[in-house]
Amino acid sequence: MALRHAVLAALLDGEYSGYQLAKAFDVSLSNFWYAVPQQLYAELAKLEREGLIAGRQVIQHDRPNKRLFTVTDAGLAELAAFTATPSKPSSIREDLLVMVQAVDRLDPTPVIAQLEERAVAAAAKVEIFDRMLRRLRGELDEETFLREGDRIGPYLTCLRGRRFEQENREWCEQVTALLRARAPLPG
Amino acid sequence: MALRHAVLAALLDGEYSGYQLAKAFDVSLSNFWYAVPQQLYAELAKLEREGLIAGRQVIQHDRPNKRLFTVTDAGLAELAAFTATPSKPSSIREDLLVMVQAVDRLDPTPVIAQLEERAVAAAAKVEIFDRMLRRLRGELDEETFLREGDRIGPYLTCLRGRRFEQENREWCEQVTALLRARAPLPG
DNA sequence: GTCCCATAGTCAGTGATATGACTACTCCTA
DNA sequence: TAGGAGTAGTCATATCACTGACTATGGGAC
Repeated sequence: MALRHAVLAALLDGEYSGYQLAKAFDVSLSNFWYAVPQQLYAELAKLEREGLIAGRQVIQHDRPNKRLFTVTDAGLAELAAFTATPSKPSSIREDLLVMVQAVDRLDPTPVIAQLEERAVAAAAKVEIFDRMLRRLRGELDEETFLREGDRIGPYLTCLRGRRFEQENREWCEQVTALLRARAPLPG
Repeated sequence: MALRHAVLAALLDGEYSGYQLAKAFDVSLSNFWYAVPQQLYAELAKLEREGLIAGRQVIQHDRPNKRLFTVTDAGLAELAAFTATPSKPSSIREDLLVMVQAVDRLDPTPVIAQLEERAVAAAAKVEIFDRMLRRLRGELDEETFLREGDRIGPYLTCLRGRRFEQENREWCEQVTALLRARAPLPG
């Protein structure tokens, strides 16, 4: 009961095909959930069988036909029930953290390399989030948008994603500097 | 190939039984990995079969006997190989974020309640991390410890966990205040 | 003309992760 | 003297998440 609600939440933004949804999970939702297309198609099929979403065929001539899905009333009810069930906090679950945990007993060189790569990747994600935030709030400034906008959910999760990546970056940079200072690399 | 390295990293701190490891995964490592005891026992058995850890029986009279495990040289090599394989970034994967993503189309009341609970839980975890950090660095101040301490890995991952929970708390509080202001609760 | 990319989706299989129900012994408290 | 909590560990099963290989078509680059 996990991916299912993420899919329902994503479909609140409008009609999506499985393919489009996969893209959405690659960008906008990727900050708190990721899934490969195969998972999404499977989940969409299941949700449709249970009547939580409804699909309609769209005939296309220049490219393959597709099926667009929307959330039904039953789907909305399912989401409402979901918000009522207590959610347990999850942990970060990062391989990179496991590596840092063990770094004292290993050669730090490859760990440092990974931390540097990750810092760059995190900085890039921060920029992506910034662009997405600007797009979501349109011409309004953040404060006004959050007070008066009519679809702030994605904006708020985006803000969380941005904070997370920013912290990630700072931490990676701090740890890199530290490990460098402790074990000066030859050369 | 995921839990396995977390277990190896945890065993670097010294000998542990499955039971003790389960406790460690409940507190110190829980900031970046969580596993229930059954998973740990299964993983330990597998690691022992592969020669990455070695177990020894400890006879106890006042309580059940136990098996303590240590990382072997092969285990260290496995960890070293692990640090050399590129780690892909993971996402947050929080049910609570899914709820916030969907909040525009639902009754915000239960979501607000969950955000408040989570803010409190996050604050509590920050304090736990602070205590753990103090314990890890002993009498040294942070800067000195990080420069000269001989086991900084756990300290660094702990710092990351602390930052994460602090961000979590601030975000939850911000979103709570916002949703409250937008939809004044009756009563 | 061929190759690659984007769109759109399916199938089979595996390993990772989680759930629930157990055993067994000791110490401490009510 | 029963019950609960803590220590120590096992078994079976379900579900999740992910990997890799596939089909099919149209459009553009070389």
